[in-house]
Amino acid sequence: MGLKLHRAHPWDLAPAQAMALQGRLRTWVRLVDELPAEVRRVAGVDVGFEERGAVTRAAIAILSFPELRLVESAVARLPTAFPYIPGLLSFREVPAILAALEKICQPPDLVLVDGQGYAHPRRLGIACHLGVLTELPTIGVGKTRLIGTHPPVPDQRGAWVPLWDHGEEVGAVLRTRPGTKPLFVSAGHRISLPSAVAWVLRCSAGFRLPETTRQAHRLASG
DNA sequence: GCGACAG
DNA sequence: ATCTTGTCGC
Repeated sequence: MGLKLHRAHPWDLAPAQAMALQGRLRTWVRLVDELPAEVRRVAGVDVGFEERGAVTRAAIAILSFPELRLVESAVARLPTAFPYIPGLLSFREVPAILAALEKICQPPDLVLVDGQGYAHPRRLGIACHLGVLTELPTIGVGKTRLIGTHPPVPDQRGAWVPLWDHGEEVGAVLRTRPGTKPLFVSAGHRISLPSAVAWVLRCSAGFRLPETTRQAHRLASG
């Protein structure tokens, strides 16, 4: 009670159909800043698996901002209904994420998603997909690269370089902590890339991954 | 045809 | 993602 789905579509699709749907959903993505004037609740979503992959387990952790203290959380378990195919990750994980979001009392002002946003072959990574369906501002935070090339990232917290794909700046490779691998940040929905980078840094506190992601991962896995 | 390939 | 112990380094 609290989440309003602004768009719905079938999930039982074949890979080719899913790819076609991504082409239609991408037209609804807005990469401009539309965050509330006061951001007080930032969320992290992550997915894990049980029963050797037969069950998908999604978790959402909502933290207060700027304190970054856990204020609400939810977990949802659904039968896994789509295989892992690079480029189609959202069709495997979003159904469970929506189920977890529906259990939340008060929707967050911003959501950090595990995986890419705009930095996707068809510009519709899981963060964009989730954002378009819920109309929540979202950011894609990937631990590894899906597409694109980039120059070396200076080994200092806050340093970042653009991620390029076919002559387009699709994301940023950000160092949240020196001596560790950088993160792949890209806009999901209702936010710009510069803002996305700034928010990932604001949601981080001494570790490579943002606190939102760490909390969500703790709930989705172990 | 040969690699690359979010989680 | 998941299957899994110890081990190298700050």
